[in-house]
Amino acid sequence: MKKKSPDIRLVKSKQDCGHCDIQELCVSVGIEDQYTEKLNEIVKQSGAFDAGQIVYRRGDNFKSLYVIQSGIAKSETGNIDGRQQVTGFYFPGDLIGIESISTKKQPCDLIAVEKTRFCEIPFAELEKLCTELPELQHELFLRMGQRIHHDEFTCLVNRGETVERRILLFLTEIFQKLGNSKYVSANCLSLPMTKADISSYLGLQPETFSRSLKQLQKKGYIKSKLKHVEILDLEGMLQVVENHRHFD
Amino acid sequence: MKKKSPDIRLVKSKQDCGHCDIQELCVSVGIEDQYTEKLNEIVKQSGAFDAGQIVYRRGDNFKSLYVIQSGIAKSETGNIDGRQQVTGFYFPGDLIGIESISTKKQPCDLIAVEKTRFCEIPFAELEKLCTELPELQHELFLRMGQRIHHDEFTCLVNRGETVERRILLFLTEIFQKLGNSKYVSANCLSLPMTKADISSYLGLQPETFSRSLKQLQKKGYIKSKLKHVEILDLEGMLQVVENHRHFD
DNA sequence: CGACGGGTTGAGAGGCTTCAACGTACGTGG
DNA sequence: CCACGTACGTTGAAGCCTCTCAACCCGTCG
Repeated sequence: MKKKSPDIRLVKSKQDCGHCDIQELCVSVGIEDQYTEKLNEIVKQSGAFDAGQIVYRRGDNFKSLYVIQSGIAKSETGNIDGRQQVTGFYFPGDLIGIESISTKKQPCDLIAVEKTRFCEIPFAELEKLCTELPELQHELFLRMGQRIHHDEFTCLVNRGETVERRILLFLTEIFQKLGNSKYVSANCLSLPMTKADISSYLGLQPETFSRSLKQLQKKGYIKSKLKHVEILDLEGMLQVVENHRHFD
Repeated sequence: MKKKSPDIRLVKSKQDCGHCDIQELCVSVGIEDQYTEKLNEIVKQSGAFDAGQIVYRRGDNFKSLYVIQSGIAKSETGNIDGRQQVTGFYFPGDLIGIESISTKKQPCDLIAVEKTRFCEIPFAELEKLCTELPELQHELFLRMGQRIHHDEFTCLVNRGETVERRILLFLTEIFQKLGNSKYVSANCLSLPMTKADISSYLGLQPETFSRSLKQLQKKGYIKSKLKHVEILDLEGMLQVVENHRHFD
């Protein structure tokens, strides 16, 4: 929102993968220490993006993958016909950009939801490195496979579902994924994104989302208050969701 | 339907990638002739599966990717809670199984919709080969990226859409994809799958699908007759769909 | 011919959207 | 520090679209 950030701003300093705090989430998993140095050579660390700042825009050339180091980002489609849709949220450790490998163009805007730092990994160099480091190649195949699996089963199977189920799926998924990160404390999930963003991502109207949250609260699953959602009955929530998780 | 086919049935004979008729669609794209031999060594060709036959089942161990040589297949989730959902259709050249790389288990049943032949590519060997053949690695990254892109923009963005738009998107996509294959002739799309399968894939009730097809016919876009759909106004169809294609 | 699976048609119910109005939190400037 | 504006969020009422259930049609096959 505040100012346009050309790609070049992303390159701030060499990133030391051996000491990154999200190391266990990054693509360097499983790579022996002696090799992380090679990754260091191609990885660059971005400066911080403030909330609302655009990291890249729809139509920009695809050159690099990004991994979130800290913060949260969202991707959304352009608003050509007036409508905008959030297509994804990304958390620390998430790999961004694999959806653009084939198109060579960014299909979405990427926007920081709060203050966010990224790791930039030039894809051409990563590919080259992959042929040298089979573990890295494997990790990348795994990540992409994960994403495909997630997309197909979250999106495809959820299509015919009621709003309440979709919300429960979203909440339990995020809750478990963010585990004991700073976004979760004592069963309370604190997310920086607006409810409008979340409803857009879930394919709902904000009004519907609001009403359904209230229903879920009435049923005792959660307690929703501003940007904090307290998970009261995880077991129960998982049970409702379970019918659609018969494929893990 | 007719009989269970254990994985081993897939292995019938060595496949000669250099002479396969869907060569330009396969993973061997871009690989120089002298290297296709290496691919030949690991690729196996399946016998033919008849319509309704199950290629693999949900829960089976993931070991190989499959490429359709001829015919059409569908994947569907198990019917644990009584409901079954078609999660994908696969056509000649399509790569099947990349959604299972991370889970190690097949998330769906794979079923032949008509007489279908597959190429089996053991994944572990393919990975190894990828480190030797950068072009092959690149092709695989590309394929997976394509799938992610397709999934996210077909499923995510289509969520809030009307039934008619979803159907139009499906039809135009298939129509263009199958180009001048044997499934398309003179603007007429002839698909072997049932309308129940298609509606399931689109997340609709068969009744709704039927009614909407009729509407689309009344509006002059198509002419639907049994398993044949004649595309009368591709331009018009694309125009309706276009609003959701502002990301290509 | 009769049975069966696939497909269509009709009527009614329910859920989500839409539109409009009202509340609430937060930041900015006075 | 308070007042106001704006963005975000909630609430209400009405309408529409899709689902559900039930009946019917049609082509295929024993």
